[in-house]
Amino acid sequence: MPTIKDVAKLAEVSVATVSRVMNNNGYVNQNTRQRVEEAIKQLNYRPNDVARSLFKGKSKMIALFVPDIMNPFFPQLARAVEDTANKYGYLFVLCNTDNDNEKEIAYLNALLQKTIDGIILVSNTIQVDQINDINVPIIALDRKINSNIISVTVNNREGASQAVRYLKETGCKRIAHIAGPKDVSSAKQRLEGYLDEVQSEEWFTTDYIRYGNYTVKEAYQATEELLSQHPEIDGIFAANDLMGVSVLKAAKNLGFDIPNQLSVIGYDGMELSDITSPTLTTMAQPIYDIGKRAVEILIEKIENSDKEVESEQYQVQLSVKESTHERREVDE
Amino acid sequence: MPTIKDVAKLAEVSVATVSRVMNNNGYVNQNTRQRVEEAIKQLNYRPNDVARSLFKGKSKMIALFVPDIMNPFFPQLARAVEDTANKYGYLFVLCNTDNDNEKEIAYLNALLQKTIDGIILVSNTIQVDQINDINVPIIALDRKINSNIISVTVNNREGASQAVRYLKETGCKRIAHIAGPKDVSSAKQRLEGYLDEVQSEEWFTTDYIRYGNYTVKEAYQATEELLSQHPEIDGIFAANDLMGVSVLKAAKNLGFDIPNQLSVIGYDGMELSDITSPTLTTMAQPIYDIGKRAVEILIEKIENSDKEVESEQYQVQLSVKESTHERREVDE
DNA sequence: TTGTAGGCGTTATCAC
DNA sequence: GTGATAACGCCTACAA
Repeated sequence: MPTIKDVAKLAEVSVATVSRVMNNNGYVNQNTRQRVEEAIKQLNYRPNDVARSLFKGKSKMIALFVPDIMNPFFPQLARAVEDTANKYGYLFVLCNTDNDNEKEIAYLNALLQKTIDGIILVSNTIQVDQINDINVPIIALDRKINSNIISVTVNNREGASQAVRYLKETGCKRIAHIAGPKDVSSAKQRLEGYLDEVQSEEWFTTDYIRYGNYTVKEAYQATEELLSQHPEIDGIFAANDLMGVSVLKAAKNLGFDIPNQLSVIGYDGMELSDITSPTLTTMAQPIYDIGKRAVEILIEKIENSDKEVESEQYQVQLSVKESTHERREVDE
Repeated sequence: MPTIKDVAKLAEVSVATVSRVMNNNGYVNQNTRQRVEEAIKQLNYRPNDVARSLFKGKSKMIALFVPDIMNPFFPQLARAVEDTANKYGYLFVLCNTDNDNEKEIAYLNALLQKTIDGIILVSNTIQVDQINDINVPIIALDRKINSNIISVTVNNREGASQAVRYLKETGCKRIAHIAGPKDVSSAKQRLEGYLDEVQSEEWFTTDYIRYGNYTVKEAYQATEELLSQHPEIDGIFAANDLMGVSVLKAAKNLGFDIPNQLSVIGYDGMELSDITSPTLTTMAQPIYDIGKRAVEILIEKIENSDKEVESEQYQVQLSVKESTHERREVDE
C-alpha cells in the first residue's frame, strides 16, 4: 500500500501539500493540486485510517451492544444502526452480550482501547457506575439504563394498554398476559400497561399473568398451563411477537379456535407475525426508526460534544391481522 | 486516558521497560516489573490499540459481508463469526451489502483503509478481479465465489437430492421445487440436486420448478400458482426454510392438508421451521459450525500467511418434523 | 537489565 | 503557496 510519502515523491511536493490536497484545507496552487491528484490516482493511494485515528484520537467507529442477534427483534435494529452509521461515515461494530455483564465489560474495554467513538447499548445488565466515568458518548436503546443515560425507546406502557384495550373493544372478557423477563424495563412497562387496563376488572386475578421471558419455549409452556387451568380466557396479550407466535401455537394445539374462541395480540411488529396462520395482530414498534435515531443522536454527541441532547420516546401502532376480531364500527 | 509515558513516569522507568512488561518480552528485573505493574494498575492504564495497529500494520479486526442480516439465515452465521473472532481477540465488523456490488466495493475500500486483517464474504455479486489483488486474506462463506477463493460451504446438491429422495421414500409421486435466485450458487446447486432426482421420472416437467428467490412473498405467490395449476402435486421441496414456511401457508390457504395431501420440506434448519404449525421438515445446515470454521481458517491465514489452507464442505442433515410423513420402516 | 531513539502514516503548526 | 517538523502512542533495534 502506498503512503503519503510515495505520493509526495511522485508529485515532487512535500507530504504537507499532499495532505492539504487530500483534506482540502489550506492554500494549494491549482497546478500542484493537479500534479498531486494525478499521483494519487496513479498510485491508487488511500490514506491510512489508523494513522489518521492515532493523530485525531477518533476512530470513526461506533458499536452496538445487543443481547443476541439471533433473537429476531435485533437484526432490524442492527440494520438500522449500520445503515445510519455508514451514512455518516462510521464503521459498525456488533457486540453480542448474552445479557452477561462480564461480556459487556470485556467488550467495553476492548472498544475503548480501540478508541471507539460512541456506543449504543441495548442492555439490562450493565451497571450505571460501569459507564458513568467513560468519556465516550453512550446511548441506551430499546431499554432504559437510568435517567442519566440518554435513551431512545418506545412508549411500552401506553402501547401495552392500547393492546389490551383493543382486545376489550373487540369483545374479550377475560384477558391474560404472557410477560417478558422481570428485569427488563420494556417487559416491566408492558406488564404495567396491561395492569392499567385490567387491575380494576372484577374478573382479574394475578394468575392470569404468566412469564414467558421473551422466549418461544417458555411462552409455549406458560400458555399451555394457563389455558389448561383457565379455559375461560378469551384474550391473551403477549409481551412480544416471539411469544405471541408461541401462544398461537400452544392454543391451536389445545384445540382453541383463533380468533373466534381466543384472541391473541403480540408486541413488536416483526415479520414473524406475518408468516403464521392465522397471522398475528401486534403492536408494531418503529424498530428501524429508533435504531436510526439512536445513531443520529449519538453522532451529534460525538461531533459536537457540548450539545445537549435529550431522550426520545416513540409511539407504537396497532397492526390488526387475523388473530383478533375487527373492531366493531359502532360504539357499544 | 493515560499513556505508556504516564506509566513510565510513575514507575520511574523508561517507556521501553513498560512495553516489555506489557508484552512480556525481553528481560526485565522482577523488582521493576512489579513497580511497573503497580503503576499500570494504579493508573488503570490500557494500551492504545490504534497506536499498536499503526506500528504493527494489523488492526485485529475482521469483517463479515452478508446480503442482509434481516434475512433470518444470517444472524446465526453472524453470531458464529463474532463469537469465534472474539475468542481469538479480533473485533467483529458486520457489513450488509444488499447484494449490491457498489456497496461491497465501498465497504472493501473503507475496510482496507482501516487495515482490516481479514474478510469473510457471503456474496454472489462480487467480481473476482475486485478481490484478487487485495493482499488481505479473504474467505468465501455459504456461497462460492470462484475456485481461487477458499470457501466454506455445505454440500447443497447432495443435500437437495436427499430432501427429494426423502419425499419419494415417504410416498410422494409428484414433486415440485420452489427455487432460489438463479444467480446464487447455493440455490443453483439445490436445483441441480432436485433435478438429479426427478429429471428421469416420467411425470417430470419443468413447470414443476418455480422461482421464489429465497423470499417469503415470492415463494407464496409461486406456490399459489403452482398448486392451482397442478393440484396433482403431492410434495414440494423449497430451497430454503423461509420459502418453506410460505409454501406451508399458501398450501393451507388453498385447502391442502399437510402432510396427508401434500408434503413439504425446506432447507437450512432455522428456528423458524419450529414455530409454524405444522412444523417444517428441513435439511439442516450446520450454520454455526461453518461460520466458526470460516473464522478459524481466516485467522490461520492472517497469522500464518504462508500456510496453505483449503476449502471445506460440510454435510446437511435431515430433520424430520410434521410437514412430511415418517419414513416407512420396511423397504418398499 | 535498562534506556535512547527512530519509525509506523497522518495532520497541523510554523516558518519561509 | 509550500516545506520542515513535531506530535499522536506504541514497539523494537541498538547502545549502554
